[in-house]
Amino acid sequence: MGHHCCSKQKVKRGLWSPEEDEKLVTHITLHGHGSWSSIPKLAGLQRCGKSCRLRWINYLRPDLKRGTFTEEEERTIVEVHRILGNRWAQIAKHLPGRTDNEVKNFWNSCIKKKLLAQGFDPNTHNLLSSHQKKSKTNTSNASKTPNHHHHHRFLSNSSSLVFSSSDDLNQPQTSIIPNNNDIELQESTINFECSNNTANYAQIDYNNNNNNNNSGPFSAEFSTQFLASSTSMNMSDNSILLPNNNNNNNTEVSNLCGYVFDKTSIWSTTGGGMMEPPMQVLPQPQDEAIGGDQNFDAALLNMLSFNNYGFEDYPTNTNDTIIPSSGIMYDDMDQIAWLQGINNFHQSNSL
DNA sequence: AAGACCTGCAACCGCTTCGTC
DNA sequence: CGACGAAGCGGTTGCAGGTCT
Repeated sequence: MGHHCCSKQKVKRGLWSPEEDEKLVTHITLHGHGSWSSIPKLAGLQRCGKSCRLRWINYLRPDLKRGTFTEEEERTIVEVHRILGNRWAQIAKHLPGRTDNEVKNFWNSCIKKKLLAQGFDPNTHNLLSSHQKKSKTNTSNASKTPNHHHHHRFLSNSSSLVFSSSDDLNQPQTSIIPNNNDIELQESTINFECSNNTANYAQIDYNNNNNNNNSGPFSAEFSTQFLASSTSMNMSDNSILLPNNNNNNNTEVSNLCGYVFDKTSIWSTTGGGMMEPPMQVLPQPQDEAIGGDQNFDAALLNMLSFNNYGFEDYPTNTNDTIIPSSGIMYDDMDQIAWLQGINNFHQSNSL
């Protein structure tokens, strides 16, 4: 089969020699790439334009980072992949100096295996069922040792949440998954354990019995970063009370934050001290959210004025609410509104 | 030592999207 | 509009180098 883009010429294939690289770099440095299809002739290369383009973009471009991926880059890839799937070019845009090809290769050769080893389906990011685990891990040489040191929160197509705790918790795996109608919990208090000064999460689905329009089935996620030992979370009406078990003082719980979301809205809660009643922040029916991070040092937001959820367009006016939470929010156009960590947010916002 | 097997990654192929006329 | 070429994209291939047997 010939190359339809340059079938008339004899075209070299395979790896590029240093001489070819030099020709291409020299030509593009002096003249820019212009039309890729004309490059081979102008640069004196027996390659097709497509091959030149690929070589430049993936290897010769001066702004490429190369080298091994950092842990932070890896985290970013996983987080963004969870939302976008195999859209490598989109994912690579979140990693300055990395190419889609590089990200794709890294995913296929490394991250995928890690996720499988941790018991997650790399396609859906959901926990694998036991029989899925068997069949998936049997087909790879991935480590069989699960990684206990990461939190994972996943949102499935049906808006179900899966909570996978770290081994800091006495209950190593807790999944509270709302069904289509959400789960109505019989009790309004959920107890869970966490160790001192360790960020942990609870995701709680509950029915709010308040009759106003803003009530209804919620899924809630709350951090308890500074709570020690056993914590209970009491929910009544729209408010959430979080007792601090260190001193039995319900009013001084620092850095507690989170957001509440049902299938149509996202509600923020303020951090610090007593939880405020949830405040609606994102009334877009198509929107979904993933949130919460063990750092709890982040994020925004007043989403009501946030039309296009891309970073570039994020409004930085003084009405924006910064809440000490973190996570990812995205709309049905797959635009990521915010990434975990206030530092990430600011970096992204300045792009 | 050598062949088989594995792995990572550069490059390719074919399809889709974009831009121009 | 639609046609057409260019560019973009993602799945896949193939190869070099490493590891295993």
